Amino acid sequence: MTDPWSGGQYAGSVRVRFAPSPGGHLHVDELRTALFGWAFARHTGGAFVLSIDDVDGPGDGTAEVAEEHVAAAREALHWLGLNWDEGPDQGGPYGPYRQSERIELYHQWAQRFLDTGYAYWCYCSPEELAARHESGAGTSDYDRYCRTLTPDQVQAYLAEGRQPVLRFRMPDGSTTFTDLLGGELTVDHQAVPDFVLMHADGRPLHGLTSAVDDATMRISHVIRDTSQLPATPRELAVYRAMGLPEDQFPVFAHVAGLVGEDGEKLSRHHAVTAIDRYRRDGFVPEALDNYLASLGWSPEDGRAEFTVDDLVGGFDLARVRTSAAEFDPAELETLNGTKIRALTPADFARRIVPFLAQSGLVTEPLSSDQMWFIRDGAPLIQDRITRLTEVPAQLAFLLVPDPGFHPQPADAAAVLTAEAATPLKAAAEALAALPDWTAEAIEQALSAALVDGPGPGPGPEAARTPVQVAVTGRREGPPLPGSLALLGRERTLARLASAQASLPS
RNA sequence: GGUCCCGUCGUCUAGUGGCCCAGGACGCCGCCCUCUCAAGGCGGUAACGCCGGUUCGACUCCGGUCGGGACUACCA
Repeated sequence: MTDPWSGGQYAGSVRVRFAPSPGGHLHVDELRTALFGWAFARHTGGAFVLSIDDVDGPGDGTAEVAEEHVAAAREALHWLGLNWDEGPDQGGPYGPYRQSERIELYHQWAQRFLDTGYAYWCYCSPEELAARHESGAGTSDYDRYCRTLTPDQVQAYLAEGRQPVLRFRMPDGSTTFTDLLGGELTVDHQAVPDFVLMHADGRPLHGLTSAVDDATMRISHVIRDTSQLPATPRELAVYRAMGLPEDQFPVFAHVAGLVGEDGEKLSRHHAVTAIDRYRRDGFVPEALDNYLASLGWSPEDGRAEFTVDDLVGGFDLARVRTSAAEFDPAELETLNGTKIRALTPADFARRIVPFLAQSGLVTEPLSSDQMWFIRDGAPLIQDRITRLTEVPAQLAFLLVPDPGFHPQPADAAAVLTAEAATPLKAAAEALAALPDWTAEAIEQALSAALVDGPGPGPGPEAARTPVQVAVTGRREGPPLPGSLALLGRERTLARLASAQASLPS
């Protein structure tokens, strides 16, 4: 336990920060990165820190946008069970955790960098920059034009009324660092431009804020998407400029992103990205946690199915793969069915209620009849669905008030034909005569009536389907005897009668 | 263009020089079970990108090559 991958050397002092990208809803790939960071923090007994990047985001940095941002992060993280120890809600020793409340801090460091020569003002206009890029020899980096301005030149620019931005003076040389996932890396500073720290109006940029936040929040492990890897040298340079001792630098672990079917990084144009969609679509968080983690990490015993506890218990950065993985909706779907089946019956019954309410089959608070139907009906279907959204269709026959009950037109047309008269009649007679209304008795009565009944004797399957459609309204569904037992004799016979009456002659 | 990263079945992965003519899972195909639809059980399909090198031995190490991706902002 002394290698950095398992976090052993940081035991108890691991601190991982998650800063969701601004813009409202979270994406599955950033949630996966969060999941890894969270698992690492939990595995090592460290802290998981939530911070909000609400400075200068796409939404113009308005207060409402920032609040939406916080709410979206909170909701998604809660749903997946990723709890955090410090954040905008509960605060913590290194707060505040909203960048908009840390402006003062960024300004202090900006000033310090100016004083120590690590930063300088740049008066170039965007147009001038663009023009020089055009004529320049291929390089798109900033040409460091304003590094060596004379006082006279500065005076002249100021007299013109130019508003300067603050740039970081990238030192000469190169940076070598070890990425926990990618291994040792050396980047020549030639390839790292003098990036902008602060807008002319004082708004800090990510190059400043992320380094300052990680350093001042005493983050030990920066676990983030690999797209951030090229930014690492400049962050290390900022730490040095801040005077942070090397042994207090966070270590980096860049996890490869998720890609879509087209092999490209998951982004807004992929249908599968937004996390809130999955809850609405009947996925359980256990499935998302498991599936997302399995994209890159695997437990030592190799199982594809595991719980978050397994994840926390066995998590090790050394077991995280470094190549990008494709997000496969089909596999998530299968896993979701598995996780649903693993739920206790009571838990399952509880979780399907919102979906029944959503479809209008029940309204909360539930009546005692409804509770009874849900509790007893749930086990009938728990094994046969893959998403919670399938529940309403499966249980509708029980929950719909009788006057509103009608078989599905398509199924009725296919099955409730003139030939159905015989089996329907036979079933109704057998069921009416039953002494005990239990699933077993119903099963026996049905078999006897439909196989040995009068008439030319259609096969048991062909005879049973009309009964199924007449009573449950659909050709597919939970086992018939159990369904009828729950429905009750009265309602069953009434539906049989009404189906017989509606048959074409 | 430049800098960097990645490369095992269709997909997710196991594999850290012999245990691998490569194991598991999803998908797909077939069979069994069966009152529908599922679930479950059994079996099958299918991969180390390519070329060299190191070695008695390479999926594992090295070099090259090809392919994919990221970054390259006064966005975060």
